[in-house]
Amino acid sequence: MTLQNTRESNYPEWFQNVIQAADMAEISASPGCMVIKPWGYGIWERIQRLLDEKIKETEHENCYFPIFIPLSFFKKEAEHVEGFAKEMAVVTHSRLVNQEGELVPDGKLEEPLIVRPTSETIIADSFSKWIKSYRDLPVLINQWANVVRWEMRPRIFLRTREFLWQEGHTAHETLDEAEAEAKKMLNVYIDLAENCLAMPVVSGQKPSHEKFAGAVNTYTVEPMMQDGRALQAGTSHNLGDNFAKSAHIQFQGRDGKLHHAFTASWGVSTRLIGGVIMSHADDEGMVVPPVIAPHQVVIVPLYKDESKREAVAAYAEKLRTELAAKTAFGEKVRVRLDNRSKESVDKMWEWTRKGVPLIIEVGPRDLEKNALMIRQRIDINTDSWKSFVGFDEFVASVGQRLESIQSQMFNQAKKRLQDNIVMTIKTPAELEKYFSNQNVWVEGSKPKVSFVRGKWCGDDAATVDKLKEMKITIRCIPFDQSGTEGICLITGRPATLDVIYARTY
RNA sequence: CGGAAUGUAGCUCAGCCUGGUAGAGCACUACGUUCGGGACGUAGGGGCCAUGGGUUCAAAUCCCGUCAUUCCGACCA
Repeated sequence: MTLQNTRESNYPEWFQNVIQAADMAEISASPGCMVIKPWGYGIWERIQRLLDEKIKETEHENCYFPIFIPLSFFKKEAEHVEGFAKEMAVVTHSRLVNQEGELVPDGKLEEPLIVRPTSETIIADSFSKWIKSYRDLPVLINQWANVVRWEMRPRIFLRTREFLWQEGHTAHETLDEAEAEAKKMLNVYIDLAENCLAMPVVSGQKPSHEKFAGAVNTYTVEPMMQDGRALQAGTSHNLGDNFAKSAHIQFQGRDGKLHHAFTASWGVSTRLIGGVIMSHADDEGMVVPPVIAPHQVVIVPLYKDESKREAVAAYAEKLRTELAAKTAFGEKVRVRLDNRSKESVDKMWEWTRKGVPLIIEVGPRDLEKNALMIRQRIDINTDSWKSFVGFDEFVASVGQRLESIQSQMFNQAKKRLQDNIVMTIKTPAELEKYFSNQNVWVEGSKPKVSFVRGKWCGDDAATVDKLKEMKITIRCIPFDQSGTEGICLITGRPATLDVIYARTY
């Protein structure tokens, strides 16, 4: 039984159905916010752990800064405040008092506090105290935190008022070093997306009108969802000396003179989980890449024959123990033996909907043959979904099987991305005609509308209105430029830049 | 925050037009039969019908306000 909505029948509702069917998260009683349930949070913990290792490998250290930022801090960087002003949660009072049965705010704060939408300003303030000399540089820190942006149209994992993320903040002696930092961390995000989430991305630089508020350059990773839309999955910014100037981050340089530092920042959020869902899930539910699966293997014992219950239980336990001693991707295999008192068939479908890569069923018959039955989630619509395998053979091959699933998932997504970057559009009229269609998923995983790689003149002012009208965006200016001549797909002027045009989440 | 629609059991919804204090299917519990598979039977638990007010002898039903959700805009990791 497939989900109530399929990708083809109603893509946005299908997305919600997957989250519900996999029991990953739900809408909270607190408006616009989500409750991340154990299976969804387990996936986030995996992403967190893997990324945290990469952040530390690149010599960054974790810190923690306050959730409240004085309002005045935002005034310091003009572009920054303009970018975030419309979506800020503002704390204005310090207590409630009972007035005729009504609780009303009281104790008005001298200066309102902002619940952080991002921490550039408060961290820059600390940097200004920490940095006195070129010998103090670079400062390379990261924090894992929650942030609040007062979104008006929330969607679980994609756009909620509060979300979890990681934000790296660094300070450097030169602009080149800040630029190198931004690019280095973008590569970390590409590595995370492709090698852990099996989610191939297009990467590049944002056009000026899509830059982070206050940045000199913004870099981005953009995976393609199954309906052909782009998802901004991670960004990395070279902030130049903009924040250093407004927060007075100054140091005495090698030349003995005072200089402003150059800063960079970079972040990914729980939105990545939304990206994983829309990259890999199918009409039966979630499909989790093994690298980030909280359980990579789930064992479901079949206890229908009471006389053999103990023997089956022992057999299942033996399997669990042996699998848990094996490794995949250089880590211990994460295996769960599901002994809950539920129908086996219900358990099997529950784990299927949650997207566990391998579900193993063991029953009395397997005992006799020293075998077991495996269900490989990614093969659910093929004949090879179910197969009988010898016990020892499976235990020996479990790591290789998981690694194979991971690469199959990546390859499938990679092929979809490559097959759906349209390169043949050469004129504004063709672009307009192409995007006159809606983004819909169609049978065979080929979206009707996806990414267009084509020319852009680079004139932001001359293009933003037209893009808005067509409900499309320039996702990025890819790093691998062809350098060929053509005409801008928006203005029709001569152009050499290659950009990615797409609809977005 | 502008436009539209919708709020009834955990989920999907019927009942509302033509007021008379709640229904179905799935899910859940128990027992039984099945079962290498999303099965079936019987019995049962669960809702002050989003919320506040109004009209009325009587409101899930009619009227007004508020809140929330979904979709379309604006905004965005």
